[in-house]
Amino acid sequence: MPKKLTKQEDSSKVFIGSGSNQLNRPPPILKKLTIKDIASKSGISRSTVSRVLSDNPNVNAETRARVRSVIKAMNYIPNRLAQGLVTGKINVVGLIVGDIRNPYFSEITRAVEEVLNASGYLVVLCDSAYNTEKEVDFLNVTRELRFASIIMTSAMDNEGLISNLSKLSCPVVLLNRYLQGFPTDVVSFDNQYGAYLVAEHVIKLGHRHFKVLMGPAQSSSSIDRERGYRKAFADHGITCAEDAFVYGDLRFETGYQFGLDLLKQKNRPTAVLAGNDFMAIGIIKAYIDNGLKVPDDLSVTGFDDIQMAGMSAVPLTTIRQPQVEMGQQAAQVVLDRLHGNKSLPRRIIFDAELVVRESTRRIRIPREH
Amino acid sequence: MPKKLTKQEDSSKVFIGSGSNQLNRPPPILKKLTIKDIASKSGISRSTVSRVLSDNPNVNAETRARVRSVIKAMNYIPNRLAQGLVTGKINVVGLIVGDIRNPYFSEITRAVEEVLNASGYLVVLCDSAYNTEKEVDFLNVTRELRFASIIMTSAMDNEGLISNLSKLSCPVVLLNRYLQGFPTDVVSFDNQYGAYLVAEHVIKLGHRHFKVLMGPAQSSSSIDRERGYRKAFADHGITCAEDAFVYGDLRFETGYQFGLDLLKQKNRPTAVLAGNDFMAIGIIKAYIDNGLKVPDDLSVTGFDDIQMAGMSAVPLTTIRQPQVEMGQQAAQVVLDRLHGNKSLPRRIIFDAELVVRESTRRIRIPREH
DNA sequence: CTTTGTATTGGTACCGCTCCCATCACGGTC
DNA sequence: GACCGTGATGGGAGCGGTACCAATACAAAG
Repeated sequence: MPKKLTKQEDSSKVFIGSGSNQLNRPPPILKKLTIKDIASKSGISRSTVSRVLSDNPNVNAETRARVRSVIKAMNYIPNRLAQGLVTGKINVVGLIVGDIRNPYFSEITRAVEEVLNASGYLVVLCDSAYNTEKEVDFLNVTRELRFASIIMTSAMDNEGLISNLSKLSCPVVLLNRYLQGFPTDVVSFDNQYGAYLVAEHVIKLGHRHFKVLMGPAQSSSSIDRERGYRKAFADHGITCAEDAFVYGDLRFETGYQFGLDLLKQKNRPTAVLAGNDFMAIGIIKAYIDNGLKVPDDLSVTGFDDIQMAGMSAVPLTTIRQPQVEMGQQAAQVVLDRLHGNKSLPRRIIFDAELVVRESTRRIRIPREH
Repeated sequence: MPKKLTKQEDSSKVFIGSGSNQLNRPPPILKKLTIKDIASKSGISRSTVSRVLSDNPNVNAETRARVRSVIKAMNYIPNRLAQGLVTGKINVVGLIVGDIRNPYFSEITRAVEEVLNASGYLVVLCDSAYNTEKEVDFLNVTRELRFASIIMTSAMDNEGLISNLSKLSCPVVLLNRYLQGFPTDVVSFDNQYGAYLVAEHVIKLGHRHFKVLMGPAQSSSSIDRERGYRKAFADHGITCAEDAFVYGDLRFETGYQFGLDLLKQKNRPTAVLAGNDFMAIGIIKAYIDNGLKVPDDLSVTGFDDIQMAGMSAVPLTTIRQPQVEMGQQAAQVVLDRLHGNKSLPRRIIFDAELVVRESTRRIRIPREH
């Protein structure tokens, strides 16, 4: 029985052979090195060591070299908590995203981290699960730990949130979101125009019977998108049923469930505009699993253009949102503020772009005319 | 022109109307509240306030209530940097992943965060980009900031890494990875058996001409998987060319490029075993983009069973790895250590499971016999 | 009534670092 | 030779908490 033989057999050996059944590895001998130790070993005062640490120019080149070598030799690591305590700031930036499992956010996260790390900042991620309460909790942590700045994406507009944000004494950058009554830097995306574009595309393909599966109703981007959809409908003389707009939570499963629900209806829409690619893929999956075809039986559009959009079962027609650039830009704005720029709040808006793939098609049996 | 009209028009209005062209919002008035302020406002000593803060039971219930209300009323937030300085620890856990854009990792990240947050710990993510140097940098930050613990996934085995890990004085948990010569808690997965399973599956479908697109050669999971593949080949009397094993970096693009390269060859393999689902999807995409079919022209297998695996153009045959459970488990081990458990290093291994979907099929023209 | 224990609170060293304010040697200036 | 600017360094006071040790009060015990 190869299976039995293989299972866990060799890998265990490898591991055990590597010393795992020793006692717990001993705590590192070099107990607690402080700046004082470095000072005495270098025969110099703490002040000067501190200057070396912070690259203060008022240090003799020779002294600096000597201190540096001692630091290296003793493997000294300065305590950033102590540093932060006295300076009142710490080189850490918080990043709040709605759901890290959504590629839209993980792409942004990667971009933000790259830019900020390169400038010596650490990024602390908060996955809010689209939950304002978790966001507020995180803002408190942010205060406790004296973070240098915060980048917020997603999630809802909310009174409590704003009052909590106001208590912050660090720069805040909003990413693809704005908050009524809280003026601050915003890096955003033309959600309204994007929604307009995608709706217009589907309208031009002859569709008249829509459903719109939105994101959370309170979020600023949802509001803008809804405005764009409605404007497109209005501009083309289409009146859509009031129950056409449905609000979801942007997760794949939600789209899937929505697709299943559609299948139970008698009078199905011919097109669904989804609030993000994740939900769009879920809808498509529900149709396919039940033997129907996209776009033949249903045209579906997404929003964001995540990488997966082009690779899924039916490549998605969607609105491209430049995730990497937006993340980089947000990080750049943070750095700018941290470097002391005190100008008025800025607003940087990225353009929407329609990407037509294979999840939409001209309607077969026009319902009207 | 509806387009021109729509673009940026309304959304700007909304924003500007919300007060964005005010001056920068003023810094919060409540300057710097310290424990001292709370003490004097409550007519009590700092010591007692500190006790209230840390839920020390030796405080009169009445006093506690009074202090609490003052804290709330003044909106006081304790300074965790100061706290951390004196206690030498801070409630923060580091998490190193190879690439946050890979759903495999983002799923784990979410799980780890949920468990750890629930116990009051903050998680700091490090996206190493599969780069040992970045990992080492992060370990240093970890020391500077006195993190309570570290969870490491992915990346390479490496001398420098181990020596850096040894300098850490906090618990370290390895997730789906082990390090020769560094005994510590490991939450892992039976990579070898998984590889064996998937190879056997393809062999049983009649394939004899393989390519294996592995992950990074030095990583422990790659090593185990290679062992599993080779054992399956050996058990079935198959000798495969030495150049059958190729090492990649687990990214989608790498799979795509690999697929393109295959297409240029005259003597193509009939099956490719990919080191993760991401690369497998890339390979499939390359074939489809060039008018070929999967699994008709090539059987492809993945590894991990990320959510996307079932939704991509060709649903993937792959090895299921319980990402959420593994993340939760790792977090649990961390908590356990942090709560003072000093037992010998533990090893928790999750079982591999083959998931057969549509990216593999019986070979059409058996090459041998 | 003194002793002893217990519950509660206060006082005071630090934790490890930065910042401000000397101090000091040195060469140039008048 | 006294004065002074400058570069380099040292010393000490915190930053905002915690932790240890006393101190206090009051009740129970002897």
